[in-house]
Amino acid sequence: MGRPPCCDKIGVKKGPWTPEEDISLVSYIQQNGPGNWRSVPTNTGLLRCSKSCRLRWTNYLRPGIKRGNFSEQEEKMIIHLQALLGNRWAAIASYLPQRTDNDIKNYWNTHLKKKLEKLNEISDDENHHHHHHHNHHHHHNRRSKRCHSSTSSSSCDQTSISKGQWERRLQTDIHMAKQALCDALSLDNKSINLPKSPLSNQTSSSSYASSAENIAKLLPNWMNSSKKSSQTSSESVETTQTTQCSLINQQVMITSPLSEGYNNSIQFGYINNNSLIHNNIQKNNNYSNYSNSDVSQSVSPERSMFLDHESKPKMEDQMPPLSLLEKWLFDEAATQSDLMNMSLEESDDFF
DNA sequence: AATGAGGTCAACCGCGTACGG
DNA sequence: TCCGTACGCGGTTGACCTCAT
Repeated sequence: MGRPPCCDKIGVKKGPWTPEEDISLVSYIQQNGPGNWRSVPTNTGLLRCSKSCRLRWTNYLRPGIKRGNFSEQEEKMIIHLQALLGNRWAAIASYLPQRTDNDIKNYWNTHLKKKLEKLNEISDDENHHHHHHHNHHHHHNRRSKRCHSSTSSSSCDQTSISKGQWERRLQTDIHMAKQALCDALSLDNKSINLPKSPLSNQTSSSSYASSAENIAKLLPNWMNSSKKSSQTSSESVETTQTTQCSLINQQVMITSPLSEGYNNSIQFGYINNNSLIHNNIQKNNNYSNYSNSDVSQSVSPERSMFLDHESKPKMEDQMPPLSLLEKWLFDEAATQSDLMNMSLEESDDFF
């Protein structure tokens, strides 16, 4: 039979989170850092399962999350990465540091997939100008429309591939890593048409409330009703942001040797965006027991690779730094088949 | 104004994997 | 090495919203 439920169904709340629950979770994580989710419901009194707490934190409450308003560059990145990696949303999200995998997945399913389908239709019409393609868009009900149509050869139906998923991913990652190295060894600025700090163009005036803003809204109320903490709401939020900024700085240090000449790269856009916050935060870091490994649990594995040097490398850790992918990500002429056609043996030699 | 179709997205579910004992 | 379980991921759901009729 199936595995037993992850948590006791009786007395465990489900559904949307209330502001009070958010406050409770945020204040606990402020004091203890993310991770050890099992203990969260017990220690906070939240009537939620640990999984729900983790999800709420990583997808909504975690600082540094940008919501909605995907830029054109982000769109392109998602499309390119999805074509290359398939529906590996966590891996894709690691190249869009302010986006959650859930957000990217939703955006893909609701916007990009349709967009690409339309584009494909157009190209189909061009290719088969006089051919009758009928019933291509049959009347499917709402559910069947979801997920099952793929706009790229490598997405969705991974089970149809004879190779194991693990093997396939490994191969893809090796290809990517190799390509990244090739790029790094033959940098050619002229061929790069990089966006100008796309992420830094995103301002806090976005019509979507950022997670930090959400927390900031919540915490004053919490402070009024609680005497346990002496933190002000803004300090509380800023503290978490400081932690993330330190994260970012480490990423710069590690990736910059390969990023020379890419000063307008995305990673710097990301950093610039956050340095605005960083400038305002130099005080009251109450995450004294908030170790790097704790931090790394709040970010995806790909992101945490920049922090946790002692951890055992995971498969996705073989991904090249973002800056190395930019070249082909933003080069419309780049052919992904070039990447995919490289043999595994070559890759083995390379490493 | 009512209603239903379609869109959006936060949250859940189930599975695979990692990890500790 | 094996086993139990916590974690993380991707697929899916359903509540809520907008818009057309």
